[in-house]
Amino acid sequence: MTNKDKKMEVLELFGVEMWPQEKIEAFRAALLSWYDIEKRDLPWRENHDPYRIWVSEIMLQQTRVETVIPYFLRFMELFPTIADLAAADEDMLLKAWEGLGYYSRVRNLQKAAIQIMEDYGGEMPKDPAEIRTLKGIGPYTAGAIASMAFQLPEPAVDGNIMRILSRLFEIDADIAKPGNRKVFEAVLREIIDPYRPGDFNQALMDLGSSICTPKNYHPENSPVKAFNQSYINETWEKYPVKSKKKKAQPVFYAGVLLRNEKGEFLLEKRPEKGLLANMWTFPLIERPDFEQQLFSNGKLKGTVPAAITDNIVSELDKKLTANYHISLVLMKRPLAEATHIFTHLKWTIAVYFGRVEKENSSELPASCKWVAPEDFQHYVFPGPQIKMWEAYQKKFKHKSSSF
DNA sequence: AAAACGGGGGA
DNA sequence: TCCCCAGTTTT
Repeated sequence: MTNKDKKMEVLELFGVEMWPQEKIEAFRAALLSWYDIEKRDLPWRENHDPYRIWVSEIMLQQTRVETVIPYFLRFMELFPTIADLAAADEDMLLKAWEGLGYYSRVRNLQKAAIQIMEDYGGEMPKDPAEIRTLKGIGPYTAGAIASMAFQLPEPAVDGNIMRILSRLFEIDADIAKPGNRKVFEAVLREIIDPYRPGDFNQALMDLGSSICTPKNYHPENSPVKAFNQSYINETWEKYPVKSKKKKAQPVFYAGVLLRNEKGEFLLEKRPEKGLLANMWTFPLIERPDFEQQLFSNGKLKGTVPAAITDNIVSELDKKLTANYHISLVLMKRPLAEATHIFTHLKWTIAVYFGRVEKENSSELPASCKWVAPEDFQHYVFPGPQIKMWEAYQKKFKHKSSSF
């Protein structure tokens, strides 16, 4: 069986009716002439530099264009070439990414830069299959680089494109199912413009961000409405078909701000694997019982019996003393709450404050440090940490002493 | 195939 | 406030 037959089989399997060649060509012309007028001016579109396109595509994963632009410009100043990226200090790299989220993206970015230095003489490979082997580059990004930097007719299927294609062709495949991506790739391979594949892919992305949006969708405004099967058939409200994901699981913590006599706070570096790897937070102690004891509907209760708060403080005290070899005085009640929602977890943190009267620095775990607030800027803080610190500052903004 | 992995914008 | 956005790696 030829490749052509295989592609057609996928399309048939999902009930996709491919357009005749003339319609495909008319669609390309309509889409590209719209793009030539309406395309967004973006810093990574200034040229076809594969490095710039690559970095921008990684930043744009799960992140909006407006958010990415300042990060991208700063990143290019700090690490102008693949060689600079490969040689960069990891802390500097992470700092440059701070606030963008999904921090494994930047770690993989550097791993890939090192791969490119070692295996490809510092030049991004042109073969899509080779691009695909680089760390952090999956089918979407490989297609994006191949088409935009090297003008190869490769599909780059992201959520936007699945949404657009499902509306254009009335495709019923659930776009939430990873396995269904191949349908959209097969469709895109059929219709992609062979002369301007990079522009074609980018035109679809611009269409997805401006007109073919997830919500407030008005197909009558689309430059390609004449090709839009779901618009013609008035079925467009059905597309894309997308199953729901389950919501974030709640997790409860005590987050403890510990201040020593020098005015420094105890920071702890998270493990090098897992959530928020290698980032710094105030000590966090998981407390499943807080859901009942301290919170109602995710908010701190107004009143909590003294017997309960006393018991919690005594347990926290014991744990902190054992972990950090300090002697301390904790506030009786949390001074605030901080919440942070991840894709799969919802953290609710009761923020405590404590004064440390005696510390044994020789027994402080290697992952911990006493740091003055002026020096916080040198540490990479994830969202929950920033919220804990803001909660503390808000509480004590107008007071000189602690309690 | 499903879960892990952040943060921000909009209704 | 809740809901939504979505690509790659790991399990």
